[in-house]
Amino acid sequence: MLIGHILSKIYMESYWLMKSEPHVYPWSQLVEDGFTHWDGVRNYQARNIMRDKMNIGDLVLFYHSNCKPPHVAGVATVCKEGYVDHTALDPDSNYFDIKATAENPRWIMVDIKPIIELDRVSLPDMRANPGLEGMPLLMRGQRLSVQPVSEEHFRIVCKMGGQDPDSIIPNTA
DNA sequence: GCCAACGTTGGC
DNA sequence: GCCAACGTTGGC
Repeated sequence: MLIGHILSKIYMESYWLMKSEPHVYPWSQLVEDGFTHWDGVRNYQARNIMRDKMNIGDLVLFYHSNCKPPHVAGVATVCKEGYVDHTALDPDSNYFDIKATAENPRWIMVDIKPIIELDRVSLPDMRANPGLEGMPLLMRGQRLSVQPVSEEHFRIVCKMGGQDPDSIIPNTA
């Protein structure tokens, strides 16, 4: 019983939401690529989540921001844990950071890969769903590009997107 | 395109 | 370490 409890903690998934502007990197591109480096995050809170909290197997709501309407487009999973975002060191990159050095690279990224596409779950629909009350995405002034999602909210969004969460969340029983 | 909210920068 | 100025995000 105790062992089972411990194992269930170790293998417990966490849930996240990651924002991407579709004209920069859409869900369809992730599907085409098979996986991607989540580079270019230049916010410390978001970086700290990727560096300290994200584990392989965590599930990610892939969110399209800055489009009409903004929406969750699919579910991805973390397939490589935090490592140096080399674009910060590349003067030719849009994401170059003059303060980043090889010794102190400053910025971190993870890799994600697509799991399943959702029927678009729009921001207005999410706002209208009482089950999603308290979801960080829906809070006033929330701009974090990598943010936590509760399992309950994750399940609701999957259902809104036409998918059974139990077929997405690995069975850890 | 507007602008509220938020993060960062840098002078003091 | 305060805080004003500035830049960015991202919904609307």
